[in-house]
Amino acid sequence: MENIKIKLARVEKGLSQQDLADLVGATRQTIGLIEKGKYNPSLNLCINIAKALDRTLNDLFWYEHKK
Amino acid sequence: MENIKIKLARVEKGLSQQDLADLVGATRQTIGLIEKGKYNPSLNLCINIAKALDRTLNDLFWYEHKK
DNA sequence: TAAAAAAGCAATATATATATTGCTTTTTGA
DNA sequence: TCAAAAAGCAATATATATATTGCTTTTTTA
Repeated sequence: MENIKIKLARVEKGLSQQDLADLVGATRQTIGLIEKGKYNPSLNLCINIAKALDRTLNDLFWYEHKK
Repeated sequence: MENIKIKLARVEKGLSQQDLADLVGATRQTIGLIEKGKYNPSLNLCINIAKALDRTLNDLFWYEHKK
C-alpha cells in the first residue's frame, strides 16, 4: 500500500521527490517507489528520510499493529 | 556501533538469537550482525523484529538525532 | 491553455542485504 | 567443571534494494 505519510510530510515542506532524493542521497525513482509502497527500503535510508523531513521512524514508517 | 536496544529487548523476553530469527523469518547470523551494528537491515525486517519484541521502530532503531 | 516542472513507468546494471555452511569461542547450567 | 547451548566469525551464494537511463503522463503555473 502507498506510504501517504511520507508524501504528506514531503509536500508539507514544499519538497519535490527530487529535492528529497538529493537531501538523503538517493534517487528520485527510489523516493517515488517508497511513496508508492513498492519498496522495502533500508533502515539507513528510512532514518535519513525521517531526519530530512523532521519526523521520526514511527511517524513515517510505523503503523499501530494490533496485537 | 552496537545496537544494544535490540539485544536488551530480546534477552528481556528470554529469547536466543535463533529464537528471534525464527520468529521473524530470518537467520541467526542476520540477527547477530544487526545486534552488532554491522548491518543495514531492511525496513520490513526492522518492523518484524519490533513486533516480535513488542517494541516500536523508534524504541529499537531511533536515536534522538540532534538538529 | 500551453509550456515547464514534477511524477510515473519500465528495463537493465550494480551494490549490498540476507542465506547458507561450517567452524570456533563464549556463556550457561547441572 | 564440563557438557550443551548460545553466540561469534568468515567465506561464498543468492535475492533484492538502489542506480541509471530514457521516455510518457500528470500537475502546476504564468
